[in-house]
Amino acid sequence: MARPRTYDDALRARLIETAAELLAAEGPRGVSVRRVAAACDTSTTAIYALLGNKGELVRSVYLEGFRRLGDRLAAVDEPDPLDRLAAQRDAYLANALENPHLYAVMFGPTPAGFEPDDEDTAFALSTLRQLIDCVQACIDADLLDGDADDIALELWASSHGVCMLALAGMFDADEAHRHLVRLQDHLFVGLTAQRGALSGGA
Amino acid sequence: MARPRTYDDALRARLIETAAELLAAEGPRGVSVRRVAAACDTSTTAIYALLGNKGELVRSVYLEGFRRLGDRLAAVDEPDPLDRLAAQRDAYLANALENPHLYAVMFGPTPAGFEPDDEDTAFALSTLRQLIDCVQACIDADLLDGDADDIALELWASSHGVCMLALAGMFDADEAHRHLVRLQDHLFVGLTAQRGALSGGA
DNA sequence: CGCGTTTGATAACGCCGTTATGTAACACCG
DNA sequence: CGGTGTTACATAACGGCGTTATCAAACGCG
Repeated sequence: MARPRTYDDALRARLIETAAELLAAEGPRGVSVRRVAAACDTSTTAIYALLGNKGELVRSVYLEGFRRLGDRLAAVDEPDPLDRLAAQRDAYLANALENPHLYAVMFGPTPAGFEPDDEDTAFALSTLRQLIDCVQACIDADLLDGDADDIALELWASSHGVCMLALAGMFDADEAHRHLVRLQDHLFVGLTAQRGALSGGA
Repeated sequence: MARPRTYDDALRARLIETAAELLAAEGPRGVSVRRVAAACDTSTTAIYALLGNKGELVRSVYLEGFRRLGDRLAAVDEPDPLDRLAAQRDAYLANALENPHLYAVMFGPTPAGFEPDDEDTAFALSTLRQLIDCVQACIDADLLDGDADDIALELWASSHGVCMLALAGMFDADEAHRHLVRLQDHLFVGLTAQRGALSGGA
């Protein structure tokens, strides 16, 4: 029809990547439509043509954050289910501490003008499928009892709680890891208490 | 000296209160220096004279949020330490769910251009003194063993994790409460496992 | 009553997100 | 091969933001 387009999927990917980098480097304040466009040697129009508005740009970064978390969890390759669980726990914490601003977009309530919808939330939850699968493997190996979804959620919530407190400046990486390990150890004991000898239930 | 001042502590309190209300009602986007000033029938200058800048305004809201949480925890009045611990846990969750935007300012990494400094963090941690005291009471009553600070942190992190996931839209209030109770029950079992009969340590 | 000082409202500056407007680049047709 | 229509994109404008310089109004005091 007319002149060849440069607003293509490659530019779209670069825009999201640049936004994620700016977010990681300077925080929410560093991400502006103008800056992202300029860093990609294009104009603000590109963002509106390819993404719609700034909220959609941030949403793309949000989804990218979960994709990275998923990749990181998938990179864990421990044959033993319990070892895998511990490695996933460490990978989760490391990912949060190394990408604090991305983590903020993923879980912090709306750093910019963006609210995840049900579809976004569903995708986010799907990232945790690997954790659920690992828990299920433990159950199958008779190392845990109960509902895999519920147990995975308990593990996730405790990891998430420690990550958020660490990111909020409550303690540093080493302390965070120590606290997280202790917390999940206790939780694990609680989850397996009823299987050993009789213990005072409560 | 000159004309009587209207930029007094009363106006200062109203500005903070108004900012907190706007934040709770409309989220971070609803809080602007202009709007807060207009809602208090004054000009933007008042905020700069009384608070310094917008960041300080948000910081005041942050501190106000911890004050409210502290009041809510202090309102718990159960004589039995274990009952008190459960009531504090419920109060914590209720406070988070009823003040989502305040909770976001308190724990979400920087919703506006504001980063809590060490003093802010210290004040925030001091709010948890009541939780630590309650844990210590349990220890004194021989209901728990271990370090009160560490145990309180585990309880807090797990509460916080569930609250954040609930606020991120992962589940509703009832589900959140169910998950939190189950998580802390398991954690509690883990924390007391070594006291009963011999159980397979982990 | 007028002067000096202090107070606080107005208005300006540079940024933001967003969009209307204008211009440049190509495909097609004569 | 040049004109023309259509599409693609950059520029520039609009309103709102945080922040601050500027200026008018309000009072105590001589």
